[in-house]
Amino acid sequence: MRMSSLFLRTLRENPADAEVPSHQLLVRAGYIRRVSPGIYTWLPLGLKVLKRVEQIVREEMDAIGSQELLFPALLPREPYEASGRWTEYGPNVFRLKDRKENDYLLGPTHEEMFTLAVKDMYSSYKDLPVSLYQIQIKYRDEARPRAGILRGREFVMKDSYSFDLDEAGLDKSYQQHRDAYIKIFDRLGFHYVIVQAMAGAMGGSKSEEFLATAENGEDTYVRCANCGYAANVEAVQVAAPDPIPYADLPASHVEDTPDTPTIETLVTHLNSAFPREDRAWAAGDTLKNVVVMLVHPDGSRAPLVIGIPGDRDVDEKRLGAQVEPAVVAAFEEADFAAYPSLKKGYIGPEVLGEASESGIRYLVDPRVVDGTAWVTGANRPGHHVLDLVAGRDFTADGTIEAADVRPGDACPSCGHALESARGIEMGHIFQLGRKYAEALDLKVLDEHGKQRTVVMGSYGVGVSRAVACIAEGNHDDLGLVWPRDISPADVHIVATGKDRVRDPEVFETAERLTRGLEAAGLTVLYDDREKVSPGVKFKDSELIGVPTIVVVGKSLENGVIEIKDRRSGDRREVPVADAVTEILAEVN
RNA sequence: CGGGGUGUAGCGCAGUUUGGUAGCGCAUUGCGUUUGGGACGCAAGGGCCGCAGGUUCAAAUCCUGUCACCCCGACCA
Repeated sequence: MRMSSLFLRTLRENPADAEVPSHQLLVRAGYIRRVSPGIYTWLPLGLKVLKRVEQIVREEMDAIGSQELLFPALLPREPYEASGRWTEYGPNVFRLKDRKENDYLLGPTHEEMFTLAVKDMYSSYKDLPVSLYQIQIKYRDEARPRAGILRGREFVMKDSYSFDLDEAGLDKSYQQHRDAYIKIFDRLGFHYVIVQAMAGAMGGSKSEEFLATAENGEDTYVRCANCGYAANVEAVQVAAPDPIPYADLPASHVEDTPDTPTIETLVTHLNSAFPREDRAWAAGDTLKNVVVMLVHPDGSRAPLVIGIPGDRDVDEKRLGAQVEPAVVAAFEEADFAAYPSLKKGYIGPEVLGEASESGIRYLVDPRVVDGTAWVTGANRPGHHVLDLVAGRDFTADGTIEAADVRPGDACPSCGHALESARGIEMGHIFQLGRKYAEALDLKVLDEHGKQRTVVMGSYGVGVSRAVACIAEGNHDDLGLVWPRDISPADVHIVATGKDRVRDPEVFETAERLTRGLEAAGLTVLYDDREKVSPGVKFKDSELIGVPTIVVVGKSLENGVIEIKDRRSGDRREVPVADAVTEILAEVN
């Protein structure tokens, strides 16, 4: 690549709409350009980087025997109608119509297409297992795209799917992908963690995420320094205590608690009106019953009450993950009017439960085990019930993981204190099970001639996101600093001469060097621009971020060129005659 | 969807309070000087001031409406 003709324009100033370093630098260094919110053009340098990331992913997928294919991005409605996702996916899908008013969508993910492709071509257990993948442009109409290509509405994703006859096969396919992902993310040079995750909108069971660790990441996860447990907050399982015998506990009793609609006012009142002998009342002694409205994909609405210890709040992300595909809406004043048994601020278990008169579903935090005693609402304004014992005085319809998770909470695996950190989701693997195979009727004949529903796994890597994420983790004040395996070029040669007439030796040496390195198989970005001052060329080379910069200029008088390491800033001089050899040694 | 903000040249911005012929820096073009850390001088090209309506002799500026975009939150591989 010759800079004199490369389609490139570097910017001295940051674009006004870029906040995060990766976005600022990728635009300034001429890798990408914004076209529309969350939609970017890959310019020549950026495309080189994207292709290199793709290639690493491709090699590792091929290595586990997965086969690449390519589906259209433009898809008909019917398969998504059949799987239920035409509605479940909601407003995040880009939808469009053709001239005959038929519905289409731009694929947000391709489970249906893979499932149908296998159904179309395979019908025997002998055909399984099979693993297929594509590297595709995906579309999601994000409510708020942000951070450049880190979270776009159009993005490149590798998605693959495994098809097995049974769960044992799925476990094996899952493990293969897991191993491949470790290789991919190692090669991409990420600092990452593998965390337990929710299967999310795709449905399914076992699931793990690969998160690039980043302080400004969008995903929060917890980890245990003691046993290595790590999980996305959405997927954290609360360490539930053992049930407590409650034969000797005092009976429950309703008390006057005027003007105590909040946990804070209630605790203050308890401590003045009903002081405990052993210690003061605390928020954690109360059972907070939070009511929300669930909106199901078919549009139906139903209230849900969640009982959690009063010192905690409902974490909306965790709750949302639990109730998916339903979405959580606020419980409005009008809803209270429609459900008169719910007294705002004084809701108690007595009127709750699917078996109760109200029929309102009631789920409690896993900490609310049998034998625990609580202060909670008595379903009358200004009244609470004390010593209400779970298992004796009330029984919920089940438990729900909706309370917030905090640093210091017990690790569900070993009991040690959990710590919290943030990351960016780069990969997600999960066991889909039979959801799509059933919805789309993907079956094969087994060895006994019986129809068996195929078991699927689904695995994704955010390819374009990886480019942003690598940039995010590899830059300094001057610009980008690409890892060698990702860089758009192996070497950036800077010729600092005035022009070919006045400094023929500089340009001739640089060109000879370029040809020599290219002949040796390297890709070279050669700054052959004439009448451009050295300062500009140095700044551009630092901004662009090729890991090895070779300067051909002034020092030629002494018969040497300079080799500069972009990351460390170290530079050394080598004789022109040894230059190709020395640079090859540097790069390998 | 809630809160905050911004739309003026390819990019970054001033001008809007107080209406009077569209500005600055970078980038681009030409000439000259300069060439190891984003050089300098002179000259030049480039604008539907987001859009629509209104007020006015006169609107980037005032009024009404509308659209778009950015940031925080909500939501989301």
